[in-house]
Amino acid sequence: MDNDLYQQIYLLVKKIPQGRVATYGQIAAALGKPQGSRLVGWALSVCPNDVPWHRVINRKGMISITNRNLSKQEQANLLTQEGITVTEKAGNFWVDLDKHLWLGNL
DNA sequence: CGAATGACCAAGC
DNA sequence: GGCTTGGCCATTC
Repeated sequence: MDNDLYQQIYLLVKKIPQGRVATYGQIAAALGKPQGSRLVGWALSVCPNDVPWHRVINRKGMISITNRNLSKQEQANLLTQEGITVTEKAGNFWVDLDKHLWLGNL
């Protein structure tokens, strides 16, 4: 696959500084697809290993991953290592967007 | 091409 | 941030 769409998504995700997180909708908007948030999630589902996909979460700061190889626990662990506050609740992991949401792209 | 799918989002209850 | 409904977009069958 050599679509520019992937490249842009990956480049943008790689651009997220450590200790920060971004939302799917935010990235989608940055790509010129304010409504294409689902594509971002799809793109990350096939993202290469050099992409910090764990810094990308949904609008509520909740990790709604359903990946077979990785897991919410894995992502929460990575985020915690970067100094991000992750809270576990009812088997789901949440990130404090007010403190860690990346605004450098706006 | 049409229908189904998915790591979403906003609005309504 | 708890569940449902409708709408988005690209990819896949």
